[in-house]
Amino acid sequence: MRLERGFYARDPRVVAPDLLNKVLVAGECRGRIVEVEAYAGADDPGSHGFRGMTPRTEVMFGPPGRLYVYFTYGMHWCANVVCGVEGECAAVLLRALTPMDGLDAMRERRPKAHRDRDLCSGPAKLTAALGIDSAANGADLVTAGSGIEMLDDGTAPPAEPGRSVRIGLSAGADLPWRWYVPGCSDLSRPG
DNA sequence: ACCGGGATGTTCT
DNA sequence: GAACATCCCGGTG
Repeated sequence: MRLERGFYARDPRVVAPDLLNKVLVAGECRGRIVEVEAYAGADDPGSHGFRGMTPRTEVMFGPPGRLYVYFTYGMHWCANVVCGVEGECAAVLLRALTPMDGLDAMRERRPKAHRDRDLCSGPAKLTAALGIDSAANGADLVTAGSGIEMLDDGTAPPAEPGRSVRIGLSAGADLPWRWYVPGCSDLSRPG
């Protein structure tokens, strides 16, 4: 079943581990979430919203359950799920998926991925594989009008998720706000 | 396996 | 003008 608004309306550091093993759907493609990071606005120098709202980060401050998609390094898109309550800046970055359905479409969009485990094993890889870009910024996962949604297929999050510092940051690099499915072979780096 | 560098352009100082 | 929540390729061991 599709996740409801209330699922997202919590602290991103609570939502993040709870998102592990949920299913992201975008069009014909599906993937199981195996790696995430939390970004908590005012408390978090690593967050895009740390210095207040800008045109880019407006969606992060809005209602929970929407997608915040941003462009980085001149060529990549990354997707977050907005959390907390409206007016707060909080989100969870989706960092890796295990491909489930639509693998042919993913392989077409990621011709450089040699193995299926490389299709979605990174934040910009998974957006490319699923065809997520600026058109999906602000998409509501709860009403799913854009064709993007989040499902609970009955698979519980890991009882003891792996945890580490976040990847690729300079500010806020010491905060242990990355969670992953231990032992999973589809992570952005070995757990 | 590990490491170094290039691609590419938006955002904010 | 610098930084950037990245990825890929080619070098070396």
